[in-house]
Order: sequence, then C-alpha cells, then structure tokens
Amino acid sequence: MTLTLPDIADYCVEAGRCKQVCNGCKVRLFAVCAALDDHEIKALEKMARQKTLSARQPIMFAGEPADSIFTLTSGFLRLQHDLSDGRRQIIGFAAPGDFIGLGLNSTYVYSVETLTDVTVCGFDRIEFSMLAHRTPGLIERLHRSASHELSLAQEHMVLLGRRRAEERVALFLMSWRKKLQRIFGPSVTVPLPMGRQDIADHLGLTIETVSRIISRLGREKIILDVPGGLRVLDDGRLMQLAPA
Amino acid sequence: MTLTLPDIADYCVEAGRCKQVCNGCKVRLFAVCAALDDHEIKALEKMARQKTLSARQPIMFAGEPADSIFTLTSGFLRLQHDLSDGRRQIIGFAAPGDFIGLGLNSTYVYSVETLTDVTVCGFDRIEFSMLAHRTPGLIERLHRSASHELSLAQEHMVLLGRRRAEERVALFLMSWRKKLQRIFGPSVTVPLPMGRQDIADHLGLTIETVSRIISRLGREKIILDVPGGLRVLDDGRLMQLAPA
DNA sequence: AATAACCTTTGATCTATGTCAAGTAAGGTT
DNA sequence: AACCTTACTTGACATAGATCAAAGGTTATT
Repeated sequence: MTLTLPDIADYCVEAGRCKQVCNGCKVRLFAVCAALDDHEIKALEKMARQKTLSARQPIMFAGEPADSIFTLTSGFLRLQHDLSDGRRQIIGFAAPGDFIGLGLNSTYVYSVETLTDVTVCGFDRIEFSMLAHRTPGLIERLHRSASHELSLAQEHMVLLGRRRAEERVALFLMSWRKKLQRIFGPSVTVPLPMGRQDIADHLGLTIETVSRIISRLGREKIILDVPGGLRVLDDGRLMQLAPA
Repeated sequence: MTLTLPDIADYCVEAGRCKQVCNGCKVRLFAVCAALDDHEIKALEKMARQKTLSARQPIMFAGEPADSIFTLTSGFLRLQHDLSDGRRQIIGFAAPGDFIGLGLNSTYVYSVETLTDVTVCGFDRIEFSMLAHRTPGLIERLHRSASHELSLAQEHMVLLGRRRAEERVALFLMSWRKKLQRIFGPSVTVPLPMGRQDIADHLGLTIETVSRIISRLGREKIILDVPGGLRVLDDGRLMQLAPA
C-alpha cells in the first residue's frame, strides 16, 4: 500500500535548492508555513533546502546540536528515546506536514529515524529562529503546534500509564488513522508504515502482545490485516474497546 | 514540612486586585512574566487578579471552556486526566512559578486540583491572548515554556512506557527534587505535598507498589521517610537505580 | 483523651503481560 | 525457482506488579 502525495522532490530538487518550492508544496496548508504571508514565505523559501533520505536511516540523535530543523514533506519518521540498556520508547510517528524541531532547542530532544523514503524541507535552526523572532505569526504557529503536541503527549501518558494492552492498540489505530485522514483524506484502510516492534515500542508493550492483539481483533472481524496496513471493518466496536 | 515562599497574598489581595503585584512577586523570575519589560508588565498587571484557594479543591475540568489561565504563585497543584471508569493519570504537579494554560486553548486540556492552599495570579484567557498577540516576547516565552513541558512529557512517556517500578519512583524523586530546587534552592529534604496515591497515579503504578518501594529504599538507607516528605541519604545510589 | 476518618504499610495471592522458543510467511537476491 | 533474511505469529511458561485483605499510623473531631 503506497501513499501518494505526489512526490514533492519531483519538482523541487535542483542542486539542493529550488524555485517554486512553497507554492507547489503539498503539505503547505498543514505545515507551520501556513502561518506566513507572501512576503514572509519568500524569506523562508530562500532559507529552505530540500533533501531526500532513504528508508531506515537514523537522521538525528538526541542530545546532539540541533543544526537543522525541518518540515517533513513526504514519507514517515519515527521519533524515539533510547535508554542505555537498549530499551526504547517511540515518542511518536511523523507524517507529511509535521515539523521536526518545534521547540527550536539548541540540541535535539529525541532521535529520529526514517521509516520510508522521505523528503524534507530543511532549515538552519539559527537562521529559522531569527526569522521566527521577527515574524510573530510564525512563533504563534510554532506555539500552537507545540501546544497541540503537548496535549497529544499528555493523552499518550494516560495510555501508557493507565490503559490495558488492547485499549492501547485500539487507540493507536484510531489516532493514527485520524492523523493520516487529515492529510490524505478519509479511508477505511489504514497504512502502517511502521513495523510491529515500532508499534510495541510506542505503546509500551512487547511485539508479541501487539501481534496477539491484532490477530485477535482480526479473528473478531473488527479489523482486517492487509499487507502494509489494515482495514477497519467495525469502527463502532473498535471505539468501544477503549473507554473515554 | 512547610515551604515558605512568603505568602504572596499578604501584600496583594485588595478587592481581588492589587497594586505592586508584579514587582513584589516572588515567582516573577521563574514565571512567563519574566519575559516582559516594564511597560508590558504594567499592561499585564492591570489584567491580573489574585486569588486564594484552599487545599484539596478541584479548580478546573478537562474539556470545559478555558475562561481563565494563571500563574501559580504559592502552593501546589496536580494536573490530571480522568477516565470514565475511574482510572486516573496525573500528568504532572505544578509548583510556584508554573503557568497553567500555556497553550491558550479555548478549553482546558486537563483537570486541576489543589494539593495545598494555593495563591494564583489569574488572567482572562482572551485578554491575555490578545496581549500575547501584540507582545512577541510573551509568546516566545510561552512557546519556550510549552516546549520545555513537551520535552518533560516525552521523558515521562519513556518512564511510563519502558521503566520498571523502582526506576519510576527513583526518577520521580529526583525530578521532583530538581524542580523544587530551582524555586526554593538546594535541600536534601524533598517535600512531598502529594500523597502516595497521587504519586502512583503519576507513575502508572498502584499505591501499594509505591509504598513498598519507598519502604525498601528506606530499608536500604537510600532515603529517609520524614513527615511531609523525605530526605535523600544517598544521592549516588538513588541515581544508579535508573539507567540513562 | 477518646473516637473517627483517612492514609500508609505489609502480607498473601492472582493475573496481564513479558519472556523464551519454535514455526510460518513475505520479500529480496542470486 | 531456490535460498536467505527479516518480520510476524503462536504457544508454553515465568514474573513484575496488581489485587485483596488486614493492620498500623496520623490527623481531625468531639
């Protein structure tokens, strides 16, 4: 199952720069850039550098200097914290339109790896910060995005702290579907560009538990496992699995 | 064990208003207000309404219209999500200087209850938002605070998703101590204005597990249980309990 | 000072989920 | 097509932490 926002790299990449970037940008309306007027977008455009990255690559590490920040324009990422003994918590998955580096912090607060081939619209953090400093609308937009992330993070704390395994899986499927829906439009088939282990590491479970629950939901005809994702057969029962 | 930032209400409350609020404010340097220059602080001061609230009171509910937002000036709060079946996740505890309503969202994203008697410096959300809109330094400060909260939230996800009970308790004690230290200065004795059940609901554990672990750490002479809080006897071993 | 209400601690047992260990399927490569 | 690698699934068993139950302590109330 392939998700096609027509590949932004197609009409963008030219010695790492591009003209026409923002106006042709498929994710513009979802991204922080939506805050900018024509004048400001020109300034941003000058700073932007398109990049293509292949699947399954680490692209930044928690604690390292945050030289560059970016909007994800196509493909998917996972954002994660790794403990020294190998345990891993996936903080979230990024989809097209998501901005990485919202906090403008001088070091990255999490590590990032690509799940799929990916294109990004990258900026020098300092340069971007300065633009933000003199562009109140941009900070406001960053703040709104960060606040939204914060409330999602808090919702996820409830999931991790207080919900049982089946609820976690059900809620994950629903929230991931909702996130994709906003970008790609409604669909009963939910693409899962991440593996079972990634889902487990996001939900604080083991791969076996995730697998068993997905199998069970399949047996109960609530979902149908299809290659690359899954189809939601019974929305109502899926929702009932997790009390509000 | 009583924490005394001298009570801000002393020289503040006068028909719900006050002169001299901000200059006398004990938490000003920690709070979002620190972003403001003399001119701006005057504008803010006009909008501010001091309030006193007694211990163990719910003061706002998730989902309700966010009419007012505030800086906590003394006392402690807990911020929580409640599920319909009674399960509860405490998102965090607020200490003097913390701002409640950082996101400027039109509805509250979590519920809040007082742990102790409390004083707050409250604002009408709309009024405050408008001030923020024309005061870039203020939004910037809100954004920094929100970003900081976001990274704390992500750290807590790791705790909830991937750490064992003893690590959770140890990390909680260290992070709570660190938070208080910034406000009240260094101290080996850590006040715990919240109960064991609150700690459990913050760490995704049961009260029995929290109690057992605190008892064990006491037996091992890592901490000493004292009324209203506890004393850290062996910082090194406490830190060793949780791998980075 | 005695009583009551509420926390907290401790012990005994249970269980949801983790761990360990095979299998099976799906791509990718030669 | 056969092989190999990697991901997923399933089963059997183990365990960290939950649940149930009963004391102890503290603080507030009369």
